[in-house]
Amino acid sequence: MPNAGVITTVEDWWAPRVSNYPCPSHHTRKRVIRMRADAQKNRQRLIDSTIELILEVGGEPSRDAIAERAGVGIGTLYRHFPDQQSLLHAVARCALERSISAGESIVENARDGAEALRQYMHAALDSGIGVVNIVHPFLDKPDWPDLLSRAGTLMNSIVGRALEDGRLRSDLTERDIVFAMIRFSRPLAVGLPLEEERAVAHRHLDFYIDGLCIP
Amino acid sequence: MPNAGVITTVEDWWAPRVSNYPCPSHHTRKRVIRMRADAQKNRQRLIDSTIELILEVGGEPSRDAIAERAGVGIGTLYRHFPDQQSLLHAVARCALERSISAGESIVENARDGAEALRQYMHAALDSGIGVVNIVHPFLDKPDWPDLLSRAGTLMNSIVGRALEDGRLRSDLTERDIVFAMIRFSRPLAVGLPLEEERAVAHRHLDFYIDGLCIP
DNA sequence: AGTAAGCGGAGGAATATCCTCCGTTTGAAA
DNA sequence: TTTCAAACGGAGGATATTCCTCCGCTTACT
Repeated sequence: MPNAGVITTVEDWWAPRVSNYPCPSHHTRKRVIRMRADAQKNRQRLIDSTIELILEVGGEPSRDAIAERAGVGIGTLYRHFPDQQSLLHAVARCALERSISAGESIVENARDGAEALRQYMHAALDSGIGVVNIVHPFLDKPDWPDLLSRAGTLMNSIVGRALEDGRLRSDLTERDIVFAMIRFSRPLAVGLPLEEERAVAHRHLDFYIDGLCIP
Repeated sequence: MPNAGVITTVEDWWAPRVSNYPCPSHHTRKRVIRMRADAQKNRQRLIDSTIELILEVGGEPSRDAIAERAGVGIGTLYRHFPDQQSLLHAVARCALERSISAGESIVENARDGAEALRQYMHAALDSGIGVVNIVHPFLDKPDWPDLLSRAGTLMNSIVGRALEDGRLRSDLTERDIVFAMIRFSRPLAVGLPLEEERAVAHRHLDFYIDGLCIP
């Protein structure tokens, strides 16, 4: 979360306020404004809690559950995210942002393609990439030209490079990577403690990636 | 479903009836009795629909949804399964039974351990083994000594034999197999048509199993 | 043809979820 | 320190969902 807490557009700044409170005209051009510290913290907590719950339960959690997990009142949730869409958008962006950023720095540093692929998949798993998929059907017009193009080039470069190296089975597609990350993000619904669940996911993801390599 | 339709115990025979209808005393010893044909068919349909829905949605479906999918009235569901427990038990047993039977015949015929393991995992996936895990937390006292012991010996013989053959990585455990079958049973929540979803699951299961083999 | 087993599904009860409203608390500018 | 708008909490009514009984009708079997 680069630049956390500093809100740089009127839109972002205004979002948390109640919707019937008119945005005064002197805010129509960009300004750097800081939310109140507690508001910042609560906003991020709400996003993080939502991500956690989605990944734990494997579906959309109730608003009440989100607020409780975040340790804030239900009113606070509705102040920051007046409707479902705004919350889902924030949540998806956050997870996407995290995994893309992680991926970009991995691409720079990894020594070969297969290694980059492996590191990226584990990093994306930890970044909560799984929520994007779960949230997606409920998201209208997720137009994030910036993120989506970054994600596209990232996937291209990672998978492409790994295939070029010749270490991966040649029938592999990007779908196999994307779907796998989704699959390994999903809870087992087996009542494992969270830490163990994550450990198993990473272990099995490793097996899976081994299986992607040429025998 | 061996012996489908022939009910051999008073318990099973009596189950579908409304609960406040007293079981007459002349039924207290075992008899071979046949349910009415339509009742048989509906009962099995209800079980199958429940399995399908659980696997599609990844959680417990509502009673209404089950009845609708089965093409019967809600009253019929409650006649056959007066409470949640009886339905869940029947569903879990059915899926477990199917995969164990499939596994047993695979063990007999497969030529080597790794091959048996692979065939079994695919068969269990198709048998709906995934529901057992999802249903399990809601099941009190699932005491099926028969099934559980059969399942135990089956797993032992499959994994044991595969390990003996030396084709699998030596740190592999039964947990890795069981959890994998659960994982590949879960829906991707990506809105794929059902057939495609199943195809992807099998494809990725194959990758995973490749990853279990020694490089 | 007779009859009890079995069926359907309307609809009230119980539950879960949503989301507004308003009195209270608090961060931060002066 | 004071001041006050921003931010907070959470009770509680509105809505949506799910549960499950009840009873008149249908049908498989003898």
